[in-house]
Amino acid sequence: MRIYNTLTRSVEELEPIEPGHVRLYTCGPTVYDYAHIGNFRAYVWEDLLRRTLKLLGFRVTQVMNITDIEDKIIKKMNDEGLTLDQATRPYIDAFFEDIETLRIERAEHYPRATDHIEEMLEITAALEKRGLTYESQGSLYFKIDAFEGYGRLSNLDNREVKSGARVDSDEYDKDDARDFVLWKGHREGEVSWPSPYGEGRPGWHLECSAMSMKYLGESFDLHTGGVDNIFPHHENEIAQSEGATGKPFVRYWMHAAHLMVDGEKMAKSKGNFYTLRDLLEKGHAPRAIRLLLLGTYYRGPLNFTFEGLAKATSEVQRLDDMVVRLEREPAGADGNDEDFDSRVAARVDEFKQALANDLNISSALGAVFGTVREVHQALDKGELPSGSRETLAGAMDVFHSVLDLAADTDAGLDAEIEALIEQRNEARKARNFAESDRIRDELTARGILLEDTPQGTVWKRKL
RNA sequence: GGCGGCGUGGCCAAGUGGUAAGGCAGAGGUCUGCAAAACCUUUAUUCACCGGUUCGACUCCGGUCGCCGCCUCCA
Repeated sequence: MRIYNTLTRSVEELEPIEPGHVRLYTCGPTVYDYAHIGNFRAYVWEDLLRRTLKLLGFRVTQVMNITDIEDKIIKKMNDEGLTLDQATRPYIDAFFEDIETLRIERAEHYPRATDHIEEMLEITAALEKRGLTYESQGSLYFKIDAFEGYGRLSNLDNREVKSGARVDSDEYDKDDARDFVLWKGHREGEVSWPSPYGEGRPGWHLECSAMSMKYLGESFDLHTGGVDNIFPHHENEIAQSEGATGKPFVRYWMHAAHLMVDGEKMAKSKGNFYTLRDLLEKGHAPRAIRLLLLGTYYRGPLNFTFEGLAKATSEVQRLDDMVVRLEREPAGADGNDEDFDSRVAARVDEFKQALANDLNISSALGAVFGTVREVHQALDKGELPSGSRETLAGAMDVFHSVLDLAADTDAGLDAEIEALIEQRNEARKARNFAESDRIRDELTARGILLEDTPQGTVWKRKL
């Protein structure tokens, strides 16, 4: 498995600390609102990463944090008079519903920041002991000058950061504008926890250090997030973690580029802001949304358009149609078409190789659609013997172990719709095509598409 | 200004020293009562631009232009 490591700015072979076992930390949601499709681009990509690692034989232990204490949450509590739990629970629940909708595989751990205040304070204590902090007006800060190597991830050494040039937007007192807050002193009307520095709450970066190290160890393999997290979030995590333990924190960092909408940054003010729920309400299929978010190389921007979503819908439909065709054209012969089998085997290999090369999903999808074509060609020429169908089923299992785009098994048609199809076939037999077309149109309007094949009329649900 | 990423057909998008995958959309054909699906044919002498290295570059090097992101709490 080769991956692009932000830390070294090059593609490297992934070599976990414990051979064969990847410990993965993925930055998760801040639960003050519904996650938007840009967030899901990152989560779907992380799902691709996780599933690819497993396909390639790695065991994966993944942690995704839930940030349930943060400025925007506090604002929501105060604006709407809610408790912390009332403010965050609906969005935590929505998040889990949404990842299920998108078929994002569950991580092993979803720790919440507010459940790990103790672990965070252990880190600040360690940092204090090493002289990397200072207190000011009830808040604790990380002293960047005292930590050697700050800025490695984001190339900050080469930046022109002018100390003190920027007014501190948080209105907390810092010695140096670049220093960041570990623990925020209590302010009127804010939730707080006791600490050696007085009542207060954790700074944003601290939770990820505390929770990643608790579940994955002081040194672990892989940490991911959106590119916007490189600085300051991940840079500060490194400083806090390594400052506290004296050990290397994370070996590989991966970052996904942003999603854009119609070529522009998605923003509520531009009216191009979508949550997953918005798209579902417009009638778009979850699998199509998943494929759209999955289908672009993660290091490049993903331009979300409804045209692109329509394309993804067609592609999912093409995958479904192949399955339907195989069902209605049963194998008439035993044995194998060895030529077919070897071509499919080559596609599976191509699929794995592509993903192993820094998650080259476009190339991997090329292998999948190439397989679909092989199948149709084989069926057109004659039949596909049962042994080769098993070969194909195995290949599709490999593809879907990562893509997870197979149709749910359908419970079957309502009796009423079944009756309509029967009526239509009666009309067709009587060559009453006006009537048969009317019934077909009616079913189309209800989302049922019909196809008349040599094996009879088959139907499918419109995606 | 600094840092990072990206620029390939109508659109999305692989490839990467040896002559451009795949998908979507379009056109024509086969099949069909008509459709749909599927298959076949067809759409880049060309990979932002300009130089250089090379027998040969989209691919390496240098430069230019353009787009996007980050530069203190946005995935």
